[in-house]
Amino acid sequence: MTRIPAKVSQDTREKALDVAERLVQTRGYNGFSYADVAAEVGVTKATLHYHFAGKRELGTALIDRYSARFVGRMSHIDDARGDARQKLLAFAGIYGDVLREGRMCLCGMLAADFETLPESMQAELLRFFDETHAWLTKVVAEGVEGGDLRIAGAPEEVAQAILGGLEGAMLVARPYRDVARFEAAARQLLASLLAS
Amino acid sequence: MTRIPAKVSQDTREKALDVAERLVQTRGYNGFSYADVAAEVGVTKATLHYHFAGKRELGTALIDRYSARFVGRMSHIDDARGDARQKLLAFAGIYGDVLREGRMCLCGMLAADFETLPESMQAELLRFFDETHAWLTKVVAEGVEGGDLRIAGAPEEVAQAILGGLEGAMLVARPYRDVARFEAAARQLLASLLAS
DNA sequence: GTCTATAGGCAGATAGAC
DNA sequence: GTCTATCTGCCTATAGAC
Repeated sequence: MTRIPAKVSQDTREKALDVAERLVQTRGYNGFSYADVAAEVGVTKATLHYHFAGKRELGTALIDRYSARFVGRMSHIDDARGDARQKLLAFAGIYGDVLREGRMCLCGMLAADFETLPESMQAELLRFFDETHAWLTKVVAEGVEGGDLRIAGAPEEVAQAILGGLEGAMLVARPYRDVARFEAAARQLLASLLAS
Repeated sequence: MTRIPAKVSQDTREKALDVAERLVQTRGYNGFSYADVAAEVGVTKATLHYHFAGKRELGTALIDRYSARFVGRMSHIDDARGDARQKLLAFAGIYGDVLREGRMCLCGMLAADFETLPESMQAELLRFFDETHAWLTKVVAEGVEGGDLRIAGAPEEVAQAILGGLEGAMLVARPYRDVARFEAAARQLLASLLAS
């Protein structure tokens, strides 16, 4: 039986993804280079090309992993089985945690860079937003049916406003390095979109 | 008396600003080059360097002009003297118009690139958001005092939610090339933040 | 898996002629 | 004001040794 080593030392691939993820979230897709990632991981650029054919492949792997994690967090929120309002607050909390690290949402950042992204990344990005929007729509709709929430329009539209509202609140709060600014906006957003 | 030529042909400086503005709004600050601008204007890179010492100076000039225009539009909305709700709808309309051209708000885009910007651009960017936020706060506060609006928190926080909400709705709608997505989110946002 | 070495191109920027 | 020519450095990517 193969000894699986304890997760003491990440392999290079995973380390590279961690570094690249942070660089995209703070500097954007066009604001970092293979050399930046390699240097910080402690390998050469050639080594990076062994793990990822090119920057495009690194980028798609980044969205893949981030997407999977996000879906995992949304499932986790579902499992906790609070009411709709609690679920949406927990969802907003994810964004707050990201911002606390001085980062933008990976996919919000890539949305800004959209026009410059390789096609494969564009397609994955849209899938991320589709999934997130679908989850939000579901939570809002359930909240309305269960009587937890009262909304003024279609659940799809409210979901759109929540998703955009949180991304934008991050976008504007980050330059000020002011998480409170984000939290105030998020609170306003949820409290008023969702009457009870 | 000097003959001022009719505005038939913009000078190179103004043309360059127009091109660079569109490139920043669609590709981000790190997604275009001096060569891109020069080629589209129809001059060489050296000529561009005559008008702007460097990319930093081009960038600050961009924010200057955009800021001044934005302030002008806000004043114009003030002059029209509708009630607070009409003013905020007109404000949201500005963003819709920008998105209709396939562009992101210049300063929203630069907010994403914030960490990679020269200090002079960072400072000007914060000033833009400060001014815009101040105007929104004023309009919301007046609306509340005049009885046009009912809000759930401080005008500053509602203003923050509106600003972030509109920027984020643009950010997410643009990859889909779907202005309706933006408009639905904006409508939700304003309708629910501002009860009457 | 990781390295050295290097290709080939594009970045922002400058000197100096016209 | 605009040009040609050029510099220096960084970019992504590849070949080939270990």
